Amino acid sequence: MPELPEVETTKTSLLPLIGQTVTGVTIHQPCLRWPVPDDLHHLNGQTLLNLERRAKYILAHFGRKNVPENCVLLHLGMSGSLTLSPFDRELRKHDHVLINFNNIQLRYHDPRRFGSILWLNDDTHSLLSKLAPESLSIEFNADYLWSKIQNKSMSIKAAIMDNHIVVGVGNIYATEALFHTQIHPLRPAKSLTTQEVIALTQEIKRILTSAIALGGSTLRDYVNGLGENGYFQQTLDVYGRANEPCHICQTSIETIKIGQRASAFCPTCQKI
DNA sequence: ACACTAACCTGCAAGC
DNA sequence: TGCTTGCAGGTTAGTG
Repeated sequence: MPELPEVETTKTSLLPLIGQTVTGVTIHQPCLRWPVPDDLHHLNGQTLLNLERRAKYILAHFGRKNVPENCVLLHLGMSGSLTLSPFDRELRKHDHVLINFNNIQLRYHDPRRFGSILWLNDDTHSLLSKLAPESLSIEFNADYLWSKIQNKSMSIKAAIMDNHIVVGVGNIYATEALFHTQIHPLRPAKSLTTQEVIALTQEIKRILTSAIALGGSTLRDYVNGLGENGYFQQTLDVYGRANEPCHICQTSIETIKIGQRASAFCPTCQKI
């Protein structure tokens, strides 16, 4: 599933829906992370006006006659996907929510049901208001990151995955960015030098941009809105490569748990 | 405020 | 073959 590049790729593949009007909504399984609101049926007759991404959320704005009325907040959780499908294509297990447009059906598919579909009456949902700056924004820079971590004893890996510090850096890309900057994932965040903070900030932006350009990473079941795979996983240097040789020095890649999450690193290249 | 844990679920692969 | 175990891309809520 989806980290930021996968969500961005999904959003982009759904852009052709903008301007189309909803002709029906079906909720097969409302039990996602939070219950899918019945309000979703109110989309019937409304037109998709715009699609945005914020962190790993997709915001879909709907309205009538170009007057915004409602916003639907979609999150893909760990195993979710949104795909465009012909009406007559056979439903798969875990196709939980269907939104019909004139000639095509948008299907929300999520085996683990960690994702969510929420109904917003305005843009000030608490889930959005608490989010830190976007990792690809100008606001997220070395000065900013330094100010947020200079007193943090938590590991640098946990810090860059903390949505109060920066959003959009998931486990795969955090793992890769730390390898490329030769920073051990267990280093206390406040122990990083100025140069390391600069390098890490730049690397996070570079790797996310690169992953978006390649259509994201396909691990297990990720596909974009057109059912296509991503290709970034072919460029991963440490994530998922436990016990394989480091691409730089041939040392065996190790894995530890940081905050319940697997963290791969090279014990030679990334000094504690 | 901070740091850590458990929890939400299913599917898959590895090990016995 | 079949059962059990552990692990998976995220994020919130609750604990001390």
